[in-house]
Amino acid sequence: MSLSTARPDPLTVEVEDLIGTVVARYYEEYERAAARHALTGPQARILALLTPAPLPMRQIARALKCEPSNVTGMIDRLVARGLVERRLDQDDRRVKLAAATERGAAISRHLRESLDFARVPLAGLTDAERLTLRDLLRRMLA
Amino acid sequence: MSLSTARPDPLTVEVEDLIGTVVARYYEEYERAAARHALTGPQARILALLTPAPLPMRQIARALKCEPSNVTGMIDRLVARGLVERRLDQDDRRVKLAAATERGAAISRHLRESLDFARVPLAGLTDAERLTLRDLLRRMLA
DNA sequence: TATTGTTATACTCTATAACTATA
DNA sequence: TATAGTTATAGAGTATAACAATA
Repeated sequence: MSLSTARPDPLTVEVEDLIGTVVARYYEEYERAAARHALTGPQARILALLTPAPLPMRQIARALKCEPSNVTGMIDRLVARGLVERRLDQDDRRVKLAAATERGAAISRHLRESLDFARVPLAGLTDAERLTLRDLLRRMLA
Repeated sequence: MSLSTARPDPLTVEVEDLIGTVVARYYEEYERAAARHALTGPQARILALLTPAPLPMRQIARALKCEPSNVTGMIDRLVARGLVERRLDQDDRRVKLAAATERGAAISRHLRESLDFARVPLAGLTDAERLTLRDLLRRMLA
């Protein structure tokens, strides 16, 4: 009997469902937090991506796992709201860099701070428990 | 200093990031699995919702956390593909029930079985570790 | 009157294909 | 010729507002 077709035990199913609930809550909270700043999820993700440093359109597409043609419109909308600006790359004149403006970066930082989903529930765990959780998640993602 | 504005410790930040990675991977895998059956994410979620039992349009909207007006079109597309059918509720003639067809339910079950994201990495943990993970997740979600 | 589902409309995100300007 | 970004287009999901049928 192969592993992938074996009927999972009840404990594994329960953990799977718990992870599904975590995922659903995380997404909801992220969308809600973004909406408080009149941003869509993808817009908030782009802003978070550009806050450390400007990025070529191409790399934004790769990070968002979408086609480069879609990035044009998304950046257009952020530019129209003064949250992002386009810059030319001196080394390769085909490249356009998207850079968060002061206001865009400020909103992005504020948004990140307001994302309490993980922080608040985690505060209910002891240091030792957080350490255990970290190790288990690390092994799951390895 | 209030809890919500306190700078979180490095361990909490790391666990937050790990959870973010879990969420991203889970979503990607779900979309990919749905796409293998030519379904979008919301379509797959509706089909999963209807596989145990038919549901009124209104309840589908609540489960998906979207406006009821959107459910009409999504069900239309599933009906057009023979995966869902509309039924009348005998008790309240305003209500329309969406029911998964035999084929729709079969696809939904097959899709669920192919969702290996959680099952495979979880297989690398011992029973005791899965138990610990379950308890920590339960407390986070409580 | 209130509720269920629908229609109409507009916006955002998505992929595909064709185009431009640079390399 | 290959690559970066864009435009054009079509489909899907989303919210808002107005409507018909039923309660």
